[in-house]
Amino acid sequence: MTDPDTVPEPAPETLPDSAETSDRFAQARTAQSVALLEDYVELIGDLIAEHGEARITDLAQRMGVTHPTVTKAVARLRREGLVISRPYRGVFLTDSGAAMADKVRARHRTVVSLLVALGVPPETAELDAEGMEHHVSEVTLQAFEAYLARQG
Amino acid sequence: MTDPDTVPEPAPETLPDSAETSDRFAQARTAQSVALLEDYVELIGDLIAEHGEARITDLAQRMGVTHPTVTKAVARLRREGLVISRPYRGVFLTDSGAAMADKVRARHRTVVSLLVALGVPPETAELDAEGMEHHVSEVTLQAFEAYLARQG
DNA sequence: CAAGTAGTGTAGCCTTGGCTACATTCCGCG
DNA sequence: CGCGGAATGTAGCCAAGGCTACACTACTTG
Repeated sequence: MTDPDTVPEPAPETLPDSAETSDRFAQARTAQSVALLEDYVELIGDLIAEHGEARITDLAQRMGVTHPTVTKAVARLRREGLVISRPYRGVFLTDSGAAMADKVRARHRTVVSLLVALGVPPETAELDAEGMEHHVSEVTLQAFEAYLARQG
Repeated sequence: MTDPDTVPEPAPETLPDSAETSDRFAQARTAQSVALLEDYVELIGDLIAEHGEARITDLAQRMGVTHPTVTKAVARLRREGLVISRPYRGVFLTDSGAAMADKVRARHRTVVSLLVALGVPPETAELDAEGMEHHVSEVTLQAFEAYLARQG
């Protein structure tokens, strides 16, 4: 997961169109695998800001999953170096986790703002942004920001 | 997954924000589970248009996965009533599969067009749209189309 | 018609992200 | 201090979506 260059590319002599296509799908797949981590990190940041700590139960409730699911996810976040946690204690962000949280939060706001600026109702914008945001590349994000700036 | 009302909601007196949040994540999760089906259905439609049939190998190549992965996916598509297939024969869309393919293709075009209209380079637009499109609701899609129409 | 190769199918394994059920720890309160 | 309930951890299950390895079918072609 942290090593996307192990993706097998068995047929380099395939049609350029097909190669592009599989790349596109592969990229979408990778983005999806990062999405959950991003959501957790952002949420942990929110909870720490609100309560000084992020508890498993609160994370579970906000994510709409059960607590063992959160425990598993936190284990993965630890492996990725995004959070630190001790048994029966809360979960906290590392520096890189905090950085990711900031980035994700900013991107989320931008996507929502863009949708609203295009006439999407705020609640729908919030809903759709939750899924879309993880697939918005840096380049596209900047285009969004440029549009919003242009718009006023 | 098909039965979201079994989700434990132990604390109905929690902040309204929290309830909304879990709904958002739940919706994003559902959308993600449909995404692959949509991609396959669209691709099958493309291949049938091009070659008169969709072969497992071609699907595998275009999706950037191996053929057993496609076989599994096709089994799921069959279960969902989106395709019909016989062993060692190609894969074909049912009526509902074809309808989904049309819808997905149109949505894909709209999302790409919108990104391009906002100044995203075409290749990036294609890449990002692949992931984003599955999370674009009907309402948001219409907002996109309205913007594009307004734009000319 | 008989090979041989390309295409499919099947088996079995892995990881992720869900879940339930049960065990354990922590903490506040009597 | 001890006890009970809430929070957390752990075990084990499932489905989905990857993979490799191996078996079988079908088609082309000599």
